[in-house]
Parts: sequence; C-alpha cells; structure tokens
Amino acid sequence: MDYKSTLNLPQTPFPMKANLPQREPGMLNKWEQEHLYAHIQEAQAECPLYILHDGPPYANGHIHIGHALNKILKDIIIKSKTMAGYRVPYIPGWDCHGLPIEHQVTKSLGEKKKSLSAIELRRLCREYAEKFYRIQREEFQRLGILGDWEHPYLTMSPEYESSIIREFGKFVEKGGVYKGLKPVLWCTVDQTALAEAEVEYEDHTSPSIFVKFPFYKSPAELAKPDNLGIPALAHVQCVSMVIWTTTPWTLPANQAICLHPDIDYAFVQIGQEVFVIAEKLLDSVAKACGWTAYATLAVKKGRDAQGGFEGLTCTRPLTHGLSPILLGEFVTLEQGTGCVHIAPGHGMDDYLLALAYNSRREGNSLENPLEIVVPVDEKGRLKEEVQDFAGQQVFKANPGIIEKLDRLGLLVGHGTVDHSYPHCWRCKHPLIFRATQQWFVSMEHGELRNRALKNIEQVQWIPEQGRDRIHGMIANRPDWCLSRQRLWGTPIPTLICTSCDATLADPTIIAAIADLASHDGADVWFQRSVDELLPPETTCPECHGTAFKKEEDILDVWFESGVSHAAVVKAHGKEWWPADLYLEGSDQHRGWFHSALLASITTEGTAPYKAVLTHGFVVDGAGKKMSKSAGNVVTPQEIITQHGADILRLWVAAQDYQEDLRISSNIVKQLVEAYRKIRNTTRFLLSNLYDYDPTLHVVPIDQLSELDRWAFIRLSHLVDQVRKAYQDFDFRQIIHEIDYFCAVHMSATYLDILKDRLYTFPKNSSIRRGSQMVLCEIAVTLAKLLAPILCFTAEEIWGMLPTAARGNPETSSIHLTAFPSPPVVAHGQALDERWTYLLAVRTVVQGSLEQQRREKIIGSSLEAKVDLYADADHYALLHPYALDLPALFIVSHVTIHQQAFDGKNQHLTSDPSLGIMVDVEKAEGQKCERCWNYRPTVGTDSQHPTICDRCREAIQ
RNA sequence: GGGCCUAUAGCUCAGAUGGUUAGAGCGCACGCCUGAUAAGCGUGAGGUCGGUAGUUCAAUUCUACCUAGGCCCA
Repeated sequence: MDYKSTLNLPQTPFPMKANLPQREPGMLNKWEQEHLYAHIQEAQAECPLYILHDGPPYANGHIHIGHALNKILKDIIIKSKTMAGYRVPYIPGWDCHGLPIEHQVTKSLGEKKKSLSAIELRRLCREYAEKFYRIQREEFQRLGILGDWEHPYLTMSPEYESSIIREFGKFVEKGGVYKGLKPVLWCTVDQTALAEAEVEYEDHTSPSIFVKFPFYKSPAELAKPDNLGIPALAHVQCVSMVIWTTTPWTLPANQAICLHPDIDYAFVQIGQEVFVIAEKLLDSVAKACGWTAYATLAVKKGRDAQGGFEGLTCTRPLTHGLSPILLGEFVTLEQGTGCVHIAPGHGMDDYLLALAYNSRREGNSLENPLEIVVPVDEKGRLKEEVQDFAGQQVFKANPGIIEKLDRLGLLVGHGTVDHSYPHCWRCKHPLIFRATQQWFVSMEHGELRNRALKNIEQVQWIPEQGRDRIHGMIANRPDWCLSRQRLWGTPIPTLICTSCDATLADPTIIAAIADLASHDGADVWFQRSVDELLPPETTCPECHGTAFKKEEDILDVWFESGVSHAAVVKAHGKEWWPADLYLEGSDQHRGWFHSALLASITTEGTAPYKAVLTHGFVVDGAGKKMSKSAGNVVTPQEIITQHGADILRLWVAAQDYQEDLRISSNIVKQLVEAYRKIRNTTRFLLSNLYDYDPTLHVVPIDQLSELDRWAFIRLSHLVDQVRKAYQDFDFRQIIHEIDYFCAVHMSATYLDILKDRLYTFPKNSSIRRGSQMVLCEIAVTLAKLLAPILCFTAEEIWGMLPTAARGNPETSSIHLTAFPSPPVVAHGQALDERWTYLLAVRTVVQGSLEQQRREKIIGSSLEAKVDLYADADHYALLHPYALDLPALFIVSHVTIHQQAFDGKNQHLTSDPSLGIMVDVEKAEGQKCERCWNYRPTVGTDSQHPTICDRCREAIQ
C-alpha cells in the first residue's frame, strides 16, 4: 500500500527561489494600477498625522547607492508609521536649480553659449532637470518606495519659485538682509564670478617678493617692556615685519599682517636693520633674499601674554595708513616668512580673518574695523585711488609695483615661483580673487544666531551627537551669503537705482514679483523689463530717481531648499507644520538642516522639524570611500538586477545606518543567505496551510498544546520587540530578531518538532488544526512585521495566505494592514520557564545523539531511544511531559528514570545544572513505513504489517 | 590643520557604573537526513575586543596619544 499518499505533506505555490528581479516589477504594476498610495492615504485619513518631510535630491544623474539608502530608510519609516496607525503622506521633491546643471548645459553648448539669451539658457537647464528628475523618480519607485510620485515638489516649478521669492521677501521684511562685500574667484576676461567647480588649476609663473612693513613705533619704543620688550632692539635703526607674496598687485589692498599664535618668530639683525620672520623659515628666506651676515637677536611666539605682537602696527608700503598685526591659525610654515599680508578684498582667509576680528572687537586691540578694500575693477584694472598704477591690469602692474617697492627701499628680496594657480575653465586665463557686492543674511540681526542655537536644544537629534555638530556650525558661521552670480536659479528681486546706485529691497515689490512668478515662474524676472516688473510709481528712497536696473544675482540653492518647510510642508496645511522628521545624510548638518533651520527661525521663530535623523555614508567592504578611480563603486542598479530591491532594502535595514555603511559583494551574499532563511521559513509555514481555513479550523488558545502555546509566546515577544524597534528606528534589531526567530525558534525547534504532527496525524485532528492555526498566525505576523522592509516579499506572502487570514473583507495589499498585536497566552510566563528547561534538556539530548551518530549507532534521530535519568526535583518537572518527549526530541522512544547523578554512569552524557543524565541507544522495534518512528507495534497487524498502531488509527 | 564620529570572530551585529572561560545569527568545516530538497537538522573550529602608554587589585570597557577610515570645514 502507498502510505505516503495518506500523509499530509506540505504543498505550496510559494517558490523557494525568489526571483525578485523578475517578480518585483509585476508587483509595482499592481500597486500602481490599484493606486495603492492613494488608498493608504484614504484609509488612514482619520489617523494622527506623521510628517516626514523629504529633502530634495539634486536632479542630476542617475541615483547612486546613497540615494537608495536615504529613500529606503524614509520608506521603511513611512510604511512602519502607517502600519502603527498614523496618516503618513510622502511628497518627494527635487532640487532643480544650481550650478552643476548650468555647468553641464553650458559645457555641452560650447561656443553656442555666447549667442544664447539668459532665458534660452534657463530653458535648457529646465529641460535637463526635467529629464533627470523623471529618471530618478522611476529609479526610486523601482525600490518599492510609495509616495505621491505624480505630484512631487520641484524647486523650479512656478509655485515653488514663487514661494522662494515670498520667503525672501519675509527675510527682507525682518530686516536681516543687507548688501556687503565678499571675495569670489573672478575672471577678468569674461567679467564673471566662478564657482570652485569651474576652476582649473594649472601651472603659472608668479613673481615672488619679500616686502618689509616697518613698525610704526620706533625701535627704542618697541624695546620697552610694554611693547615687544626686547632690549636689543633699542639700538638699531629700523624694525620691520617681512611678508611674502606672489600677488604684488594686492598690496594696495593690504589691511593687516597675520601671524600664527604658536609659531616662533625670529628678530634677525642685518646691519642696522631688524627683520621679523618665522624662525623655522630663516634659512630659506635668507637664501631667497641673499643674506649672508645676519644674527638672531631674539625669538618670540606669535601670541605672547607680555609684549606680544598683536595690536602693534606697521606702515603700509604703497598706501597710507597702518596695518595692525593679527593672529590666525591658518598661517603655515610651508612657504614665505610666516608673516602673511592680509588683503580682505582679495583672499578668502584674509576675508574671514577680517570678519572674525571685526565681529569681536571688544576682545582685541583693534582700534578700527578692518576694511574690505577692492581697488580693482571688474576688468581687473587697478582703480583711480591706486597712485601710479591706476588703469593698469593687475598682472601687468606687478613689475612696476616691484620696482616701486625697490625704489622705496621696501623690497627685501624677489624672484619668481612656479605654482598651481586657478584658471578659468572657459577662457583659460588666470583668475583673481576679488570682493564683489553680494546679499547677506545677518546672523546677529534679530538674534538669529542665538535663537537658532536655542532652538537646536528643542529638537530631537538622532543620534545625539548631531546636536553638537550643528551647534558648532551655527555658533561659528559667518553671515549667510545669499548671492550667486549665475543664471539658473531664482533671482534676488531687488533693484539698483541707476542715478544714485542705492539698492531697493522692498517687501511690497518682492511680493508683487512673487505673484507674477506664481504664474509664469521666475523667468519673468529675466523676460520682462524693469518697467514691466515694477509698480509705476516706484521711486528711489534715496534720490527719488525713477530709473532702476535689476539685480543680476540669483539666490543660493540652500536658500531654496531651506524654505521647503514653507513651500511644501506649510503649503499643505497648518497641521503639517512643523514636520515630525527630517532624515538625511550627516553632511546635511551644514546643508539642508542648517539652511532650513535659519530660514524657519527667521520667518517662523522656531525650527521646522521636531526631530532630525541622520545616516552615515556608504563605503566599500574595507570601509573606504567609493570612487570611480578606486573602482569600488556599487550601484543600486546592479543589486536590483542581480538580487532584487528587497535585498537592497534588507541591506539598509541590517546595517547600523548611524555609522558608515559598508557594502560589497560578500556582504550582499550574506544578506541573500539571511533572506533565504526568512523566505524558506515562511515557505514552510505556508506549505502546511494548504488545507487550513481559519473560519473553520480555529482552536481556542487555551486548548492548544503547550508547544503551540510556547510558539505563541515566542511570537508575542517578537511582535513586542519588533514594534518597539520600529519606534526607535532601530531596524537592524528587527532583522536580527526576525532572523533569530526564524532560524532558532522556528526552523530548528518548533517547525522541526511539528513535522511529525503535521504530516502523520489525521487531517482534522484538533492537535494538527491547532498547530496550523499557530502556523497561520505566525505567517501573517511575520509578513506584517517584515512589510516595511521587505515590501515586495511581504506582499507576495500576503497573496499566499489562506483567504480568511487576509481579513474580512479581504485586504488587497499587506500595505493596507496594521501591525499585529502580540498574542496573549494565559499563564505564559510559567509555561515559558518550563519550556526553557525542556528545550535545554533537548539540547543535551541532541549532543548525546550526535555522539552515537559519530559512533555509527544511529543515523536519523528517529533511530534512537533515549533514557533520561533525573534527580527528584527535575524528575517531577520532566515526568508530566513523558508522552511529549519523543516528539520533542524527535526520537522513537523516551524513558524517564528518577536517579541522581552518582558518578557511576560515566559513559552517559550528564548536565548537573539541568539535573539530568542522558543515554542514547538504538531504538527497539521496526521502522514504521508511514511515520518512520521505530515502534514495537509495527508488524502486529496483518492488514498493515509495515506500519505502527498510531498510523493505523490515523488512516482509518 | 580644525569640528563631529567610527574601529569586538570571514560577514552583519550584541555586550559590560571597569570584575569569572567576550556572545548571537549567518558563513565555513565535519556529520546526518532525503516527506521544507539548489531545502532541513546536528556538532565543531574561528577573536592578543585597531595599536601604544597610563589610571586601577583588575581595562576590550576609563584617560591620553598613535594608526586607519568616514562626513563637514579650512
């Protein structure tokens, strides 16, 4: 007889092989056709709102692994918050303006660019951004991310551009916006500012000169203790600081000399003169200047509490006035003299030093603020005020300036130097640093800095260190420069009076421009003339003139994305603001978190977010940064095509995203294994539910076997822990919990033990149906707990569950369901303790079985019988389970003896802590053909001579 | 150079106000099963807790420095 056909063997259409790369797109189609995202929003309409505001990626290029990480984390949070009972809308966005796109477009245009109008160039940039946001949108959707993809926010849309202008107007209204000077890289040929990305570094030969700046005070005065306090100076003729520069033309703009506070400076005597230079550079300077006989009189640190340099002044070589000596950390000993000529209008370090000194003048000895002097016009010519050189192009003026310095006796040494120097990427000419008029937001006006710092404390930063990081940045940053000398962006809608040069930044006019932009976009600023843009009665507040020209700068893109809290969050409704969460890479402490905070503090008074969660960066398997040149780049596309998006999502969840995240083929391989364990466990659950119907076969929990109830207790703990981990955004904990649950509690324990019961017991026996109920519950629960992470696989499982398990009425997608509550088992704790003991005994028995297996006594564990020897206490514990133990150990027979360990039975495996000894031998009787247990009853029935009594009953 | 951060088995992660043989899952090796089968079960081997010095009766855990790495800034 074919007894195999009398078994209830597992069967399921749920395949072992996931085939995710093929299967996932089908599911995406289904979700799109069913308008799943919209359905979820409808279903949750009455739930409390949870707003995760999306930071806009830049609409340039395909998505990389960092984008995938960011969006998957967001999606996991959105899906889990939804399943936890919130209404969680997701409006994705893109950052569309800015230099990289303009740069790409300009580059591809080549020479044609010159004949293109601003409006035409903007149109090409718009097309470029349009193309890439669509590409990225598709790539994001492929990751399984649900959201309002049909209505994303784009910073180049008319509504958004209008919002930017409106927010700028609010800034102006609050009064913190001002026009000031700031150095930029400037091309004197194209007469335009360049960004760092547009600069090419090439070798260039520059003059190299050493120039003296004689101290204003006489040597005798300097020698006194309340000055430098170096007596030896009293007898010399002149004491000078010596600076080194490769840009003689910037000397007319000199405002100060900077020393490093910790460097030693030598007072070097040559004849009747004394020069001050860094001690460590003395040899090289002496060589460059041709000094032969010299002596060091004294050495002094840049910063010295008594008789320090700081605050002393020197005579400027080419202009009137005195330059104070300042201290700055940026001074190095790489080249020069260690004494740096400071021209705030022509250098970034110089500029920042001037700002720093000007902003804390009480704490230092500066009498007057340092001025940002720019005696160079936009064509690179020295201006009128520069005596002898007015009208000369800066590079051409250098020889004359050197000659004049020599004539004045101020040139200590000169030569040339070959170094890498910035050049214009288009015209290839050398660039200069030159300060230009730009728009700024004051950090001090209206206490912006202090209010921002105070609000940082009100925000939850995850991880905590984020607070320190942004705090330090806000505390130390200079005023916010809003100007960019570009075309692809939102204009700064201010005006300049053509008769008196006054600037006109009027909130009413700005509001009017914003209205225009809301229909036609910011292009109106470029398309229309001043007269078309301005109200007719507009007059200059300074000179009452009526003729204006437009400001040509556009806004910093950080301002644009910074105001998204208003343009997107608030625009959707007051109750959306402030957002519950911003979630980006840790670089955004200086970027979006930063600009959004300043924007929101200015216009709303508080931070735009309640919490900020940051993640690290993706690095390769060795922890190194990914780069094309290193050849270690892993793309989301390759993982999706090879393994599927769910594997990528699993990777995101399994990693500690608060640090750097490693990825390599090995790591992905490990994840595929973990995925397989989860998948196969689920497959086994499903395969044993083929004949189970929850509406017909449900068994009350208190009537389940203890083993089933133990499984429910494990499930209950899992639900608790996983739900808490979702709340804490601790996703790797979820993966570990689920992985452990599947591998240890289910696969190796519960499911292994259950096989005999499921396969060999009568179909409708309540014990089998009871176990099926538990299996079904576990399958449903696992699918739901996994849904936010393995969104495709969970949906696939959902479709395979018994119909009635999918809710009543049946729910079409798992993403429309809520997280399960933990099942409640009466007296669960006592049961759990008993079973913890029984399973520990099981482990000891397995060890014993393994010994006998190695001895070739047994192969399969069903070939064994087990003798358990227990002391009195543990015998009492074990005895009630006498009938369950064979199934629990998966052996054919178990006998329990009450007998304490006495040292005589040393061939037995013993475990004193469990109070037991174990003996394993070959089981008696014949192997039942049907259930494979060894039983004495096999052969006792003439009709069924090859099966046991239990199986005979089962097939009746 | 500055700010913030990281370093525990091949991989992903636990761990402790400092205190017995530092844990898990996976992978690996070996064995079993062949009624979860490109599956399942069992057993086992893997770690000078990045390095050095210090504090301490005791440090992987605290401190300093160093090395390697990441983000931001200069």
